[in-house]
Amino acid sequence: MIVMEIASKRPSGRPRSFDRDAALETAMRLFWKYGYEGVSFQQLTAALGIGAPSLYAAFGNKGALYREALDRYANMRGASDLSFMEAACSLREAVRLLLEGTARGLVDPAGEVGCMLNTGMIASHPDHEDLARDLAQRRAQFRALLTDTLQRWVSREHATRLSSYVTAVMQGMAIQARDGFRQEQLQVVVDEALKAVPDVSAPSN
Amino acid sequence: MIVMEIASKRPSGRPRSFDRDAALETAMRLFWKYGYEGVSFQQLTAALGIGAPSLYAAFGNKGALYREALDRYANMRGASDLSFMEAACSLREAVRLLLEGTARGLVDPAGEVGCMLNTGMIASHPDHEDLARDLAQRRAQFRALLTDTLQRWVSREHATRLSSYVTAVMQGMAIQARDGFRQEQLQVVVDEALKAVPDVSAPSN
DNA sequence: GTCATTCTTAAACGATCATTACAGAATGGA
DNA sequence: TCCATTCTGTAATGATCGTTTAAGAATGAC
Repeated sequence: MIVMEIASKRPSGRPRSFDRDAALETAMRLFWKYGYEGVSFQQLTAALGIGAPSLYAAFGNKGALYREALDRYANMRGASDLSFMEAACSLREAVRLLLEGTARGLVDPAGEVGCMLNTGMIASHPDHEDLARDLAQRRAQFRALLTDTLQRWVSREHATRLSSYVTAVMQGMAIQARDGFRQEQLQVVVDEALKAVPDVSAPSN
Repeated sequence: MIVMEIASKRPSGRPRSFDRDAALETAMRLFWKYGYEGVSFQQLTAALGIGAPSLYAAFGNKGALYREALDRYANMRGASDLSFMEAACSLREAVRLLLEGTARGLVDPAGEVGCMLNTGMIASHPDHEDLARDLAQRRAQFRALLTDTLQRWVSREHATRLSSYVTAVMQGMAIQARDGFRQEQLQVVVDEALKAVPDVSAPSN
């Protein structure tokens, strides 16, 4: 019984010929680089070397594939885990960890330049309004998570103000990365931005 | 002779049936709201109530129309004139003028929400790479103008760092406006961001 | 009035969009 | 071995993309 659940039962049909996870990775990078409206389904199937029905069978449709690509991106970036910030000995150092990690990720040669979450679907066709709302919601969710995290150092009200500010800086850096900023230039932005963050120490607990 | 040049000679053919300037305004607002890839030529001609050949005759093609819309937008926003900042009695007040004006413009009900320049063509189809480069160049140009302006208060090096930072904040606010931030929430970002700007006074000249 | 010019409308262009029918191939279970 | 199931390749779907062709209508110049 237990073993069967782990094996997750092969459903007895022709096995798929491609690696679903690798396909999702490829799709993620294409959407990341060119945006949702900048990648066609034909480009995706061509890049993956498979037929359209195979991709539809595996992911549903273009929008669902994009959402899965977003999930994968957010997971890769650790967008829903800011626990690393708690290691910092002050508020400013915590924000520094966040912003410097952001700057590093935005130009990491292992991936595409920029941020799929922060600059995705800012202005798009009304037919894709649901996706645009999804993106906006994910950005709001990250901001809420940052607010919670910052409450280790400051009040809820102050944390709310700070998270709005810090996410704005992150989003601006994401655009600048797309505009060709190198990491040193992004680091300049980080250094200036940190001057606005009070250097309060962590509580003793 | 002088009068003739002012009258700019009607070229003796069937006069165009629509107001070119009003058409450009409409196109600007559509591109502003939905992005370049989010607006089709058919939507444009439908919104203007004219045929495709008329729009092509007046503007060339979709890309050229977008560029003219960009020019119009930049001109409306006063993107190439930061002389109003010189009225400020300190660096921080100058940046405050800029950022508060930005926040106001981003949610001005007289126009669409957000900023066509700061969030335009961040990730797009490779076929539109030339337009994307144009946008990136315009953003760089604005940053250079801001650098020049800030040199009234600080050194060239400091002004360069500050302009990178301030433009990042502006771009982040543009995204947040699209995400539904109201002006008070954008003002929070402005207030926090200004804490990073030293409050040096203007020189005596 | 005639002509050249420039716009108009209507219709079409080939290409590509996201998506799907359809028939065949590959699997597990009987 | 036969079947149900699930994926595959091929090819098509109708719609829409940006752009243009072609014929007619409205102007100024003569």
